Amino acid sequence: MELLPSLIRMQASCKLFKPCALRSLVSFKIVYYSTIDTHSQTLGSSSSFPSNDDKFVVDSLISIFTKQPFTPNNPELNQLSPKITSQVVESVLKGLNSWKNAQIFFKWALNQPGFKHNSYTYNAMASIYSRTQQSVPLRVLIKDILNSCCTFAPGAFGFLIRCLGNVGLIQEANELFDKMRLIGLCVPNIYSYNCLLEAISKSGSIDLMETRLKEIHSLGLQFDKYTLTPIMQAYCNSGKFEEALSVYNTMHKRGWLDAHIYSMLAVSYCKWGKVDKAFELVERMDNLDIKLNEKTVCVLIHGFLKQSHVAKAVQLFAKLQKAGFTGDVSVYDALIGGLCRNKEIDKAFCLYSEMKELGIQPDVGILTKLLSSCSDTSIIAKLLEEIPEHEDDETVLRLYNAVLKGYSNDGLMDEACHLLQKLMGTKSSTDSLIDTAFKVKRMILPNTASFSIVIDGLLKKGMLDLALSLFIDMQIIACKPNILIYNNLIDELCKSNRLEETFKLMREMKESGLEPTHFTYNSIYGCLCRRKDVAGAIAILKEMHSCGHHPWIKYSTLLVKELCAQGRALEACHFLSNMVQEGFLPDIVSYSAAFSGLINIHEVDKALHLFKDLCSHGHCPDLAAFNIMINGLCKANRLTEVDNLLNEIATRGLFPSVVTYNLIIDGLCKNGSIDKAMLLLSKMLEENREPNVITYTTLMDGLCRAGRPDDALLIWNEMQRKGCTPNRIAFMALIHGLCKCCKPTAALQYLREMERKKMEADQYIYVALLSALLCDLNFPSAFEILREIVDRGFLPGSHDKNYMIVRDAVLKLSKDDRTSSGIQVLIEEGKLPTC
DNA sequence: CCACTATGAT
Repeated sequence: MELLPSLIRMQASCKLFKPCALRSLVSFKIVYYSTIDTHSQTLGSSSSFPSNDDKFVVDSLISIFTKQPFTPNNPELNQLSPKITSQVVESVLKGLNSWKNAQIFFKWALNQPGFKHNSYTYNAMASIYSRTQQSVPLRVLIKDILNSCCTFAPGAFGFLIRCLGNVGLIQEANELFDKMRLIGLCVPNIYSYNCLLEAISKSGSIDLMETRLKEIHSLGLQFDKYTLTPIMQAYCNSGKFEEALSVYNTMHKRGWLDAHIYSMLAVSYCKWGKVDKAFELVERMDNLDIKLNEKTVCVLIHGFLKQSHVAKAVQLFAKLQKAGFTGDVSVYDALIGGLCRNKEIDKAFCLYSEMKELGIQPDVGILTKLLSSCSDTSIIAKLLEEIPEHEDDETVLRLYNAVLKGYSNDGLMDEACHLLQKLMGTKSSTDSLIDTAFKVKRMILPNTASFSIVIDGLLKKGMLDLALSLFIDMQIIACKPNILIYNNLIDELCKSNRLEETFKLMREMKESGLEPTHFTYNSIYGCLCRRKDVAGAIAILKEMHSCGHHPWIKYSTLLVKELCAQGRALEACHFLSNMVQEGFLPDIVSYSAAFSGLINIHEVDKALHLFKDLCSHGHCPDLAAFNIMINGLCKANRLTEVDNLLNEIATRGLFPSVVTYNLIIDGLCKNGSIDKAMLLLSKMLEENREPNVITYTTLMDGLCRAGRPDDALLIWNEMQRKGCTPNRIAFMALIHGLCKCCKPTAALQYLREMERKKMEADQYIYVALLSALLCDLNFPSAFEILREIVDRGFLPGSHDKNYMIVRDAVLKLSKDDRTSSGIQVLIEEGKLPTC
């Protein structure tokens, strides 16, 4: 793979350009990018100035061979026959209008006594076949060449090879190349090789190219720019990024870069999705005053748009307009399409006006794009005026549908319905803008697509019943609903929990010959799962199984979670085993939800049993499943068993995640093993498992529980130092922890910090602070908190367990000189109930 | 149409 670039580098670093090589390079420059026609003038002509006599012969022959039908025994031919030379034959071939006539003349000339084709006449014929893509006669021609023992100059031979490459006869070109050399009919030079490489690059055969390149090297021929160009092209085409760049760099070093190479690389960057690089290259070309050709510009613009870099495409277009480039309809179509997709309607309309000013007629495609992204009726009316009178019904309906799409996309469903009803003829004309817009146009019955657009629009806005009535309307005018319409209606009915209508629609769907899809079934399955209708879910699973559709994991999981949320984890497990009976093996994710449910109802052993059962039946638990089990064991204080699971995680090639660590740290904290928990924190740091807010919060809570508020504060600072911002829960855990440790003053500071950050603490935090401050005999602060409790509406009712705490506080504060008057005011304002 | 797992308090 690396061989080719290294070879190229090797040669590139050698001393290049003997004087003669330089001369030939200059001449290549002239011919290489010219078309085959001009090429033949450079390399394929034996003499530039035919004599007057020759001119007469040429004209006569052209006229004879152009006349239809051609008669071989034309007496004129006998007179001309002795006068033909290779120059004459060449000129006649170029003057004949069809390859067939040229072929007839070519064969006639061959049979004339004393005449022999040479490399120039062969090339002239080959060029005609090549231009007209006649590969079969071209193949015959090269056989003739080999049999004729006609010698070819290296340049002429290169030309012939290019003719073959042009019609895709790569293998033939390769074989001819070797045979000619072997027989001694040609001694190829670097130009001949360049032509061969160019042909090979078209076939994309990197291997073949490599072989030829080694051959060039071993013959001692020097590479030039035109050797590397096809090589780079081939690399670009086959997506060999590194290699292409390596060739590019070599060419850069040698100063061989030109517009063609730049364009090739820009287009390739575009294909490789590196739009920025492509754009950079275009800018570099701009600075170097190298012009891109129009075709390249179009390719780049289309490429940018395909990668949805609309802005860059527009920018490129503007840049090139300045350079005098005017786009055609297809460029405008692409740009307008991109802008519409990007919802940049104003810019799209700018381009639209621009093209009209330039006299480029917008086509139906452009109108469709603009209409589908526009909902301004007066603009729509203007656009519709563009429709030519003779346009067929199908096209006009496509444009009407685009209008419907535009309205629907912008949620203007009144307008969309109004237009649709007008098309159906169920709405008589009034004076609305829509009517004006469509007055001049023919009335065409809407089709399925029209209804599909409007029904979808209605569904997106939650107007299900209107959508359903349109669905009936369409059937009245004998318009057949398609699967998409059925599915979307069914999905929306399911989301609204309207199951009876759903089933009715599905029946109709089947009767009309449309098979429900996995989407249809899963809409219904999802609805049943949301309803926790286990029996219904199983019934639909049965039906799905019979027609080969699979239930979506998210819905099975949803049902399990919903049941578990109500403590019905055992039923959830039952459902999962029912699924198995129906032939669907639930995913580990659904099982995990069930484990979690079992653990929540303290059925850790059942969960553990099911977990091990699954493992032994080939199910592969993921890390989340392990975490759930670890959580269960931790909460049940069975920490020794956690170790077993950790070992199993390792055996399965998994790695404990932050979640795993957090769970175990929490388990250790709640178990009173705070020091072990702290050790785990250091282990996380060692293993580069970044601790998060939850890790730190868990530890702060644990330290406060262990009566170590100062250590908790150290952790708090450590967390912030690590750039981990505390959330509401972290603040509350710290404040509450400090209160429990009788540090209300410190706790109060953090409450204030929290308030500054616009985070609201729960009621219990205020209550905890209130009692801690009272305990600390800090009555003024306690009063402040009490007032906040009142202001925030956190005053507990008489059945609240905090009621006694607050009542007690009010009593104490009203007896203290510093706060009694404040309490009095609160009571007078009616904010505190008298006790 | 890839979902399941971890922190405070109640």
